[in-house]
Amino acid sequence: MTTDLKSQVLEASVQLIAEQGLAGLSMREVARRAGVSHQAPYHYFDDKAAIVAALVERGFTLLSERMEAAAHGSSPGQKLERAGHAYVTFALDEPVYFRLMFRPELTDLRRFPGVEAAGARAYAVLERLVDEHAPRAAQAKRDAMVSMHWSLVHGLATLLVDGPLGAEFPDAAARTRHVEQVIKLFATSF
Amino acid sequence: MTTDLKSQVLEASVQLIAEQGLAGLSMREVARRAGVSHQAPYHYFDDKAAIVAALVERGFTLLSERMEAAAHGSSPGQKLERAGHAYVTFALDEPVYFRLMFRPELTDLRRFPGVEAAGARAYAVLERLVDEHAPRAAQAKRDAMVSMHWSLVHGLATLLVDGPLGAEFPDAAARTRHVEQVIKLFATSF
DNA sequence: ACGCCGACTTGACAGCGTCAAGCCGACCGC
DNA sequence: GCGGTCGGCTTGACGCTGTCAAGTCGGCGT
Repeated sequence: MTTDLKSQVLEASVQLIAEQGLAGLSMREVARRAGVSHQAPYHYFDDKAAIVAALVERGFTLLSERMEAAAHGSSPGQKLERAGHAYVTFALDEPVYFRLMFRPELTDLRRFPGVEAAGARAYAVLERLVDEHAPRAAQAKRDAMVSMHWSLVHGLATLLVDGPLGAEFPDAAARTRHVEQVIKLFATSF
Repeated sequence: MTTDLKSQVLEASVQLIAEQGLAGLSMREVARRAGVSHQAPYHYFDDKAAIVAALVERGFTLLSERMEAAAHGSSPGQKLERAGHAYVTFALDEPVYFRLMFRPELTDLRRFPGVEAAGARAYAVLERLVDEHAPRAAQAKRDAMVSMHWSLVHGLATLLVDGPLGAEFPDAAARTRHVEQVIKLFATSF
C-alpha cells in the first residue's frame, strides 16, 4: 500500500487494464481510483503515453530478469531452451505487461529512449545465449538464429495471450503443457 | 471508386489506419472522408467494433488465399515452407489488416462469429499442410507441430510489423532477405 | 516576513462514440 | 393518383475522454 501518487497511478493502471482491457485504461478513471483530481497524474506523467511507457519499461526489465534467472543449465542449448520457456511463461503470468510491450501505437518508442533501452537489454540476453549456443556460426546465420528463436517464443506467447491459441487452451494447466511440448519439439532440433 | 457507402467506409478506415495508426481510426473522421454525416456509417455497421470486425474477416480471408496460393511445391515440406513464407509476406504487405487481426480488444470475437470462422479457415490451411508433412505423428505431436510452425511465422511477422525487428530492418529488401534466411533455417530442420 | 515551489485542484475545450429523433425521395398496394 | 411504409441519411444531444490553462495552498529557504 504505497502512499506516493506516482506508484499508485501505475498500480491502478495495471489493475484497470487487467479488468477492462487496454481500451479501458483512462487517465481520469486512474485518478478517480487513486482518489485525486483528474489532473493530478499529469504532475508525474506528461501524458497517457508516458504512463504506458513506464509500464512497458518495467515489463521489459521484468522479462530480462526472468530470462536471466531461467538461463541456467548444463549446456548452452538447455540454457537457451529455458530462457525461451521463461519468455512464454512471463507472457502468460503477466499478460497486461506483455500486451503493452508490443503495442507501439500506444507508446511511440522514439519519445521514450528508456523504453527502447530496456527492450534492447532483453534482446541482448537472447542474443548472448544464441551466441553461446552456436559460437562458430557466421554473423548472418547468427542473426537468423536469434530471430528464429525469438520469433518462436514471441509467436507462441502472443498466440496464447491474445490469439486463437489462448481460446483453444482456456485451462492454464493444458496451456503450460502445450507450451512445454512445443518448446521441447523445437529445442530438440536446434 | 465505388459509390456505395458501405465499401467507402471500409476503404476510408483502412486508409485512415495506414496514415495515423490504429488509434487514428475514428468513426467521425471516416464519415467526414466519405462526405457524409457522422451517423451515416451506423446505418451499415452497428458500432466501431463492427467496422473493425469486417476488416478483420477480410484480412483472414486474404491470408488464407495467400497461403493456399503459395502452398505448392514438390514436397509437403516445401509446401509448408512456402505457406509460412506467404504468412510473413502477407503481414509485411498488409500491415493494416495484419495488425487488426490480432488485436482482440478491438473486436471481441465472440460478438462476430464470421470473424472467428474466417480465422479458423486460415488455421485449417496450416493444419492441413502440417498433417501432410508429418502424416504418421501422434495427435499431441501434430498439435505441437502446428503450434510451432504457426508461432514461428506469426512471431516473425509481428516482430517485423510491430516490434523491434521492424526497426532493425527499416529497408524492405533487407527485411525480405532476413525473412527468407530465418524461414530457410527453420525449414531445413523440420 | 516574503517569496518560491512542489503538489495538487478547478474549470474549460474540442473531439470522440453513440442514443434518439426527424427528414425525404422512392416504391407499393389500392 | 395517392397515402403509407421504408431505406438511407441528417441533425441534435449526451456523457465521456485527453489535455491546456490557471488557481490554491502549505512548507521551506533566506
